[in-house]
Formats: sequence, structure tokens, C-alpha cells
Amino acid sequence: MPKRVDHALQRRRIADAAIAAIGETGLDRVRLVDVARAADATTGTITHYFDGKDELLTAALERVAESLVEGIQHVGRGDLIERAAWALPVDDARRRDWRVWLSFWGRAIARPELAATNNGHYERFRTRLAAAIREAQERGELNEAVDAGDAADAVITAVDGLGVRASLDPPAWPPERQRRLLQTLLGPLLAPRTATPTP
Amino acid sequence: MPKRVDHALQRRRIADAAIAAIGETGLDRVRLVDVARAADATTGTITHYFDGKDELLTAALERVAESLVEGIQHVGRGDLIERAAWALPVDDARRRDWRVWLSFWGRAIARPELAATNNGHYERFRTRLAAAIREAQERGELNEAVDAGDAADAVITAVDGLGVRASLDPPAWPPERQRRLLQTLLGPLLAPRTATPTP
Amino acid sequence: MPKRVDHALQRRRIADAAIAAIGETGLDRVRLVDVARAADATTGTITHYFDGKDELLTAALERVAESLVEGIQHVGRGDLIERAAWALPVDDARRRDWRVWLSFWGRAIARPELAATNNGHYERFRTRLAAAIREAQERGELNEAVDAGDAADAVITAVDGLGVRASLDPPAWPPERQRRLLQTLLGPLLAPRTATPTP
Amino acid sequence: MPKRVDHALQRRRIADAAIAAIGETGLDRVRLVDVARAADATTGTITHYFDGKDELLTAALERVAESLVEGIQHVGRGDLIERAAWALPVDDARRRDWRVWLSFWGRAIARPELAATNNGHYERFRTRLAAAIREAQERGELNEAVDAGDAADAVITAVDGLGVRASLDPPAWPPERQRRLLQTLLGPLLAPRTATPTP
DNA sequence: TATGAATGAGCATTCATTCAT
DNA sequence: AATGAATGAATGCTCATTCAT
Repeated sequence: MPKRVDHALQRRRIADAAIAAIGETGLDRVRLVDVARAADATTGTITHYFDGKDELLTAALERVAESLVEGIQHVGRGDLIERAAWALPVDDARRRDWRVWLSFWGRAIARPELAATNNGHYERFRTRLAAAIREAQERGELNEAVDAGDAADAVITAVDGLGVRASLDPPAWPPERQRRLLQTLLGPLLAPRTATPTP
Repeated sequence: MPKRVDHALQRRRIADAAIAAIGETGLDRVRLVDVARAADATTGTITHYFDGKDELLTAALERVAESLVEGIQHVGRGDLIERAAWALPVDDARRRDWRVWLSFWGRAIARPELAATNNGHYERFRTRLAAAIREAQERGELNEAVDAGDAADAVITAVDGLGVRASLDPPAWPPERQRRLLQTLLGPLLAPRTATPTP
Repeated sequence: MPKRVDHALQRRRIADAAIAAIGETGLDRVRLVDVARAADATTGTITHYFDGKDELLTAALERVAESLVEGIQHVGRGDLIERAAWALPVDDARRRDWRVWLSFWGRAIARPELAATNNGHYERFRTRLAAAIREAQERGELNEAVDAGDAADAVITAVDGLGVRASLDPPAWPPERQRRLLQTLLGPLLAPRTATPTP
Repeated sequence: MPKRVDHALQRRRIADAAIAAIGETGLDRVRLVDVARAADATTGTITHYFDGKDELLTAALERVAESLVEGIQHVGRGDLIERAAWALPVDDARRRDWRVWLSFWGRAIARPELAATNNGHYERFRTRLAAAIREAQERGELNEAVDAGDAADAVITAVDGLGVRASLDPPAWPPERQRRLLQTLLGPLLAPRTATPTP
């Protein structure tokens, strides 16, 4: 009887190895062998599960996006800003994801398909986030004067901006500082109406 | 005597060509020939002025950083948020710069020297920005309750986050939408104190 | 399972091809493709077995040194000078080795590591030779008045000097002439004392 | 009035610079710029005086050969072996010449014209040397039993063999050791017959 | 399935040579 | 005569991909 292998599982295993390798070597420099080594496999095996390097790399990106979405969902309910803070590069796993995420931006710049994938992810983030914001507004937890879609964009923007900065200069951006700046940025905007100006 | 050439000028010319080529082809894919073609020169000429591809590419990054700093300074005084908006990918030149800037982040991830250069630029942005904010606060134009350094970080973060998003999905982010979101994000934070809650 | 290949054997095969190519084209002009062609392989394959051109070339040198040492050992016992003559460029194989050997001298001139390798080989030649000479002296076959180390140096010097000359002008130096000159040079020095003429 | 330049002098100056550069960088690695720098000129100037790199390099070799011949002649008369010893790499100038000389052997291996030039030099050395030996034999200073041509070959061979060894491992071969070995090698062969031991 | 040897296109880099000034 | 900017051919090296076992 031939060795029974879970195809999907193997793909995930290798994609994770790719994430590790990218974080280590950089997206522009990872070789298939690097990924192979990280997956404790050979390049031949990788080719067996992925149709070329590009597909593998894209799979790695998908993995990161998934992990982000899943993660945020599991953070459970609670203060919106706190939940958003979970996505920042505040621990090793998150930092690793950010390094990959960031690298793909540069790549997407000149590759419409990649950009499209990326934008799709953002679309999804935005939709979910807007829904959550609307609910919170209805519960009176957030400023109701702000359009939920705009607020979602604001959150995404703040997280992205912070993610970039902290990913490139981790020593200067310990988790606490990241959280504080996120609060500084989003607090005044999202705070319940009573905090809003009265002309 | 051979043709007299302004060395520094030539370097700038070629670095600009590199920016164009990167914006076109992507940092990870530009070949020296692409830059050469864009500069109306040959690879040999490039080697004459730069010590290899890496040096050329880094010079391109420097050029972008310069152009950003210079640009912002020339925007003249006026509303701080308006001035910051100038740096967003709102026109062709700015979009081009952002494409390059963004690409380098992915590269810097795995190259400490590049990351250091990048962080140096940010340090400088932050310092200048904080000074400007402090002045504005003294003139009563900005919320004095916010620490100038924190405010500077907030502005940078917002601009970066927006830059990323708009660079990867330009059709969805016309200049007006970018400006509006920037205002949404930073307005509440920087608005003069008098505008702050009263009841 | 992929084709099973003896790594060491392949390296030897390719190194031999390099020797052939060097002998043909000259050390300063051999290209990787030349070696590849001679080995009936591609440059990619060579890179698979050697870490760059330098390593390949050095391996070729090692191979020549080995073949020389082995060869001399197999010549079996007998007259010392006759055995030394075996190392001269007197047949195709030996001529080929000499062409390579010679070429490396010029290279070693400006590369300390190469010079060191070279000197290491000489050290070994000298040690073995001196031992052999000492034994022969004890058997009364050689002049006992000469220090074995000095005699070894003399033999090496004579062989080298002749090797150079004959390698660069083979038509003028048929094997017989080489052997005769070697005998002329070393005979008087090594001949048993009693063999010296008494008028 | 245009600058008056001694064409031949300039050629010599540049050829000498080439010798220095070769000794420094190695024949296989010298670039025209290296020579230019050593000559305190530019590559353009070199092209002006030499018809390409090959011609320059060959001129350098000629220079070395000349300097050797001239030198030996100026050593004046006296013991033949002592005069030959002058040509060994025993001082900086001689060492420099040897490095160049040696390098050309490797090159000549695969270039018949170079080999021919080289062999021409040897022919000349041999002729002169044989004449000197014949004279010395007539004066009774040298062993008359040896053919002058053979003796000349012996001297050349010994000097070459020693030159190689000492050039590649100068620390191990101080002038004194070189001279001693030369004496050891050639003494028994050239010594006047009466000087031979009689047990 | 998995392996890893072999391939070969792609590219940066080096450098002799040309030539306008 | 001299300069040095510009050229572009030559070549080593990298690495994704293929495929026999």
C-alpha cells in the first residue's frame, strides 16, 4: 500500500515553511531550496504540490491573510480598538505574518493579479469591520456620527501604517507603544458621541 | 580633453531613470538594462556611475526620500493636514514615488542596512513634523493636549497606511477620497482644543 | 529515487575535464563552458559539484599533484634519477599535467592561498624524496656526503627547471634529451663517492 | 609648440608600470587601469602608445628579458656560478622580474607566438652562456669533460628551477639558501676536474 | 510519492576599446 | 598628446524547472 498523504495538509505545511523562509530571507531572495529546507523536503517535493514558485508564494500570502482573519475573529468581542491591536506586529507570529504581508505589497505594485488578490482581502476586511462597527454603534459603544465604512477604512489605515513602521523598526516599537499610538489615532474618532465636539 | 560631464548630475539622471523603471517593472524585476533603457544609456554607463545594482537601487530610494522632503517643504505653510496630504499618492509623480517607496519596505525586511536607512528617513520625518506641530500648537492652531511627538507619529502612520492602500488600488482611491480619509483620521486628533467637548 | 551518482567520482571526472581544457585553452582563457564541453556536461552541472570556477580550477591542480605523487610511487624502486625522470614531460599524460602545473605558478604569484597550496605540495615532495634518498644512501647507492634534504631540493629544482623548458619547447626536448640533461645535472651530485673518477 | 614627448621613453615607462602592476595583481588579473594607475596615466594614454593590451604585456616581458641579459652582463666576470646566482630572485628587483617571467610561462602554454618569443630568449641565453663556459674551460676554470652546450642547459635549468621555487615561497628561500643550492647543484658538474675528490 | 541530478535561460558584472573633445 | 566617458561583448553564476529512477 502506498504511503497515504493528506494533500491539503502537505500544501499547508509547505506554505508555512514558505512564510518562515520569506521572513528569514526576504521575498525577493527566497529560493525554492530555502523553502524546501524549511519544510524539511526537497524542491522536487514542492513542485509536486505547487505549480511553480509563484503559486507557492501566493499560497503563502493566502495563509497569512487567513491567519489574520481567523485570529481577529477569535479575539472575541470587546473594545474594537483592542481587537484591531491584535493584528499589529506585537508578537513573533504576528511579526512573521507582517513581514510576509509587507513583502507582497512591493510585489503587487507591478503585478495586477497580485494587487487584485490583495485588494480582495482588503475588501473583505473592510466589509467585516464595517459590520462590526455598525453593531457597536447601535450598542452605543462608538461614535454614531461617523460612517461605518469610513471608520473601517480608518482602522485599516491605522493598522497598516503602524504595521509598516513597527515591522521595519521593531526595537523602537514595543507592543505597548504600538497600542498607545493606535489608541491615540483612533480614540478621538471612534469615541462615543458625547466626546465629540459641540459647535 | 574629453567631454566634461557633471558626475553628480549623471547619477541623479540615472537614479531617476531607475525610479521610473522600478515603477514600471517592479523593484524585484527591474534589470539593469531596463534602467539603462530608461536613462537612454547602456549598462556599462550605469556601472560607470554606480558600484553595482544595489547601490543604484539605493540611490533611487534616496532620491525618492529627498523628493518627498523637499516637496513637503515647498508646499508652504497652511493647514497641517493639507500639507501632509500632499505626500499621498494623489498625482503621477507622487504615485511613482510611492511605488518605489513601498517596494523597498519588502526589501528592507531582510536587509538590516536598508531597514536602517529607512528608519533614518522616518526619524527625520518625525523630527521635522514634531517641530512643525509644536509651532502650530503654539499658534493655537492645533490641539495642545496632544504630545507633538505622538501627533507626528500619528500623521506618519496615517499617511503610510493611506499610501499603501491607494498605491495598490488607485482606481478605488481618487485623491479626494484619500484627503477625506486623512481628514477623518487626523481631524479629531489634531483639532484645536476649543473644538473639544464641553458638556 | 533519483539516479544515484557518486559525488566524488563526478568531481574527479569534471576536474579531469578541467585539466584537459586548461591544457588545451590555457588556464587564463578556459571558460566554464570549455570545461563543461570537455566533461560532456553543462555549466550548471559543474556548479552543482563545485562552488565556482576557482574551486574547480584548484581541484584540477590537486588532481595533477595527486597523479604526480601516485605516479612516482608506482614507478617502483630503482635508480633515483630514473624515477625522477618519470615526472618529466616525456609523454602525453605528463605533458598535460605539466601544462596545468606551470599555469598555476603564474596564478599563485598573486594569490597567497594558491601559493600556500603549492608550497604544501612541495613540502610533501621534499619530505618523501629526502626519505628515499636517505634510504638509498644507506644502501650505498648514493653519495653519502650530500645532505638528504639538500639532495631532495636539488632533484626538485632540476625536475622543475627541465619541466618548464621542455613544456614550452617540446620539439626541442624529446624525452631522451630531458633524461640526459637530468642525468648530467644530478649524476655528479648523487653518484656514489667511489664512482667519482680517480685520475 | 606641442609638448615634446619621447615616444620610446614613454613606452618604456609604461612597460615598467605594467611589470609593477603584474607583480602586484598577477598577469591574469591586471587590468589596463591598473597599469594606467601605476604609470600615473590613463587607459587612453596607454592605448596611445600600445596597440592593445597584448602588445603592452608582451612589451613588459621583453623589458624583463632585457633587464636580465643586461644585468648578467654587468655582473662582470668571475666565477660562473656566482654570476648565474645574480639572476635568481635574491633582491626586490629580481623578484619582481621573476614574478612576471613566471606568469608568462603559464600564458605561453596556450599561445604559440608567446612560446616562440620565450624560446627565442632561451636560445639566446644558451648561446651566450655556452660561449662563456667554453672560454672558462679554456682558461681551465671549469670541468673540460662537460660539453659547453650541456653545461649551459644545466645552468639554465638550475636557475629556472630555483627561481620558481623561491618566487613562490620567498620566506623559505633567502638569498643565501638559493646560492647554496645553486652551488650544490652545479658545483660537482662544473668544478675543474682536478678539484674532484680523490679518496 | 519523493528524490536530487541535470539543464539552460537570464542577468549582473567586468573590462578592453573607441572616440569626441 | 592626453583624457575619461561611453560602449557592448564576454562570461560566471543563480536558480526555477524538468525528469529518470
